[in-house]
Amino acid sequence: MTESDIQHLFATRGLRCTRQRVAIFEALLADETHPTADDLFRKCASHGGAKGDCLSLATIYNTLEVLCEAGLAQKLPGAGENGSARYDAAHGRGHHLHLRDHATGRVDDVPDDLSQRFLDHIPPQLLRELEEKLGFKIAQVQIELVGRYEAERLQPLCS
Amino acid sequence: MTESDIQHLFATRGLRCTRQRVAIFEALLADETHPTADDLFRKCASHGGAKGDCLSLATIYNTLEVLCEAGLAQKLPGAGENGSARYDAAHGRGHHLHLRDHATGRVDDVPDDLSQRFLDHIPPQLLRELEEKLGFKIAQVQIELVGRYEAERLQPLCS
DNA sequence: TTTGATGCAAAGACTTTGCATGCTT
DNA sequence: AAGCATGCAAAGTCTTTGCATCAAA
Repeated sequence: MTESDIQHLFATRGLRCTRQRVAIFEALLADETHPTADDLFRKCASHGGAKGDCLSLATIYNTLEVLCEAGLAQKLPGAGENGSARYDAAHGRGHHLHLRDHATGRVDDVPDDLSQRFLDHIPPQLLRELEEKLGFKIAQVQIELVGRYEAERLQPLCS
Repeated sequence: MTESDIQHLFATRGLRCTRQRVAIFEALLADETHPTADDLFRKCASHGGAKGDCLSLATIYNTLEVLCEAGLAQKLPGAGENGSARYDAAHGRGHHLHLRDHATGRVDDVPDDLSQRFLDHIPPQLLRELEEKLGFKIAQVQIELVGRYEAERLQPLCS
C-alpha cells in the first residue's frame, strides 16, 4: 500500500493525514506480529530523523484509537493479557484466527487458508440461533488458539 | 459446593485453606458474570463482619493467581479489554464460549448445550493439522462472541 | 485561517511487591 | 512452633488526559 493510498484511505474516513498517523499505520500494516503500542513507538521513532519522525507514545495511543474507530485497525480481544494491548491492521482480510503464545503474549495470525477452513465449519444458522436465544447481537467471532510454539520454530509461517 | 468440599479441594492441591481464600472462591463460583478482581473484593468485603471477612485487594489478586495456577480458576483471555481482568471459576465444566459485551466489557458464558453444539463443529483433526503446520502446541481454544445485548434483555439466560 | 493533531508531563486505572503481623497446619 | 498468607501501602505498568503549540486542509 503506497503512501498515497493511505492518504486517500484516510481522506475517505475523514481523518487528517499527518506524518505520524501515516508512519503508525504503515508500521501496523508491515508488522505481522500484532505489535503493542510500545512496539509501534519504537519502530516509528527508530526511523531516525530521515522522515522527520518524531512522535510521542500518547500519539500512538490516540492514533490507534482513531484508526480503530475508523475500522482501519482493531484492538485484539485478549489484549492486556500479558501486559500491553496488541493491535492489528484490518487488512480488509477476512476474519482469521489468532495464535497466542502463552509465554510471551505474542499473537500471530493463522494463515488465511487454515483460518478459512476452520471458519467454514461454523454454520451461520447456529450463530443466528444463538443470537436469538441469548438476545445478543454478534458482531464478531474471535477465535484464539492459546498454547506455545514448539522449541525450534519461533516464527509461525513467515519464517 | 459446600465449604468442606472446598477445604478438601484446596488440600488436594496443597493450598492453605484460609477464610479469605474460601470467600473468594465461593464468590467466584457463585458469580455467573465473570467478576473482576474488584467485583470480588466488594462482594467478599460486603459480607460484613459476620464471618469476620476482612481482606485486601492485594489478597484477591494473590489468591486468584494461586487459584489459576492450581487450575481452580482461570483468567479470561480478553481480560483487560475494557479495564480490568475477568476471572472464571473452572467449574469442571467443559470448554464453553464467551459472550463479550462491547459496551460494558462484561463477559457471560454461552450455555453449555449451545457451546457444545458450536464446539462439535470443530474437527479435532483440523486442530492437529494446524499444530503440525504451524509448530504450535494448542492448549486451549478460546472462542468469544463479541457484540452487544439487545435493548430489553440485559441478562443472558439466567434471567 | 481554522480546526484538529501533537508533545509533554501529569494523572489515572489496574496490578504487583515488600515487609511486618497473624493464622493455618 | 513453623511457615505461609494477609494487610497495608508503595511502586510499577500501561493508558489516558489537559493544555500549549504546530500542522493539515
